[in-house]
Amino acid sequence: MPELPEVETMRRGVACVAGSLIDRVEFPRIKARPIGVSPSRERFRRRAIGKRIIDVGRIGKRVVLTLDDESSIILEPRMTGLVLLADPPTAEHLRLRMSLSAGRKRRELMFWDRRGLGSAHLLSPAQLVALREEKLGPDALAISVEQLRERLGKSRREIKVALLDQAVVAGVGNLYASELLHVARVHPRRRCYLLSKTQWERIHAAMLKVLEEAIRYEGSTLSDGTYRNALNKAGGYQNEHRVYDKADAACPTCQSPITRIVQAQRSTFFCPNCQRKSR
DNA sequence: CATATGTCCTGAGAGC
DNA sequence: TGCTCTCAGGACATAT
Repeated sequence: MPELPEVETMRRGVACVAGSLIDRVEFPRIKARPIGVSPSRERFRRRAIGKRIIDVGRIGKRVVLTLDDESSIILEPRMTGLVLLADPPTAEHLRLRMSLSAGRKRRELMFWDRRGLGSAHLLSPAQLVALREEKLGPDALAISVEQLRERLGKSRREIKVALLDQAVVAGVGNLYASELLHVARVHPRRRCYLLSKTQWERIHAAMLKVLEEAIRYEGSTLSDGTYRNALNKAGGYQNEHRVYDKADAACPTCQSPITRIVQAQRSTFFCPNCQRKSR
């Protein structure tokens, strides 16, 4: 579930490793399926060891460690991945461990993933550019309302589904798409090309508001408890959700019951009163 | 080309 | 109690 706010919280939690040297890289042997990694483990290790991390960034839902030879390590949590400095929740799902040093200070930066859908990639500068330009749209915190409209204004897709497309805008996932459309008062099934300029402005403003709010609360830890920040602390935004996973609960704005629908095999939650198609 | 659907994965929870 | 089944949704592959 980690979306932009959770990944940004992870990034902030490990930002302190900037300046550290990578002394060791291990892919612990576990029973579960091995982590998706590129290049091969041995090459990854060889190309990472001895390098210095000069920056800890984020693109969309991925954490980016920039190394001093301009290559970068991309950590992609997908559903259950965590980027940790603290002890991982279980030993059996620890997929990657990097031993770092900064002077005498030693630290372990770990990638833990219960379901194993996440991955780690060491990319050349050209590969990073390709990822940015070919697979991902502008970051959800940086995209302008004009860019958003340019990219989706003529699309026939439903707005909720379109917002999940990382090539359109990077960082929005299933949870925050429902949340932001509620704030924007836009029906999730509304086709993009039918949205008015005002509605695009509301969507854009709501996206920023909801994502920034969620970052302030350090993301959402759902009932399965999986998501934690780098120090193994749960987020707080789950208590602020307006509609997500709240079918039949009262809308915080108008008290009407919240509805659950399915779009592209994913749950969407919305208020049929506040988010009428006609407005 | 744009859009839709299927797939991977594990553990929680439902239902019998 | 203990089994089987369904579901959760990141991103990508394949289909339409």
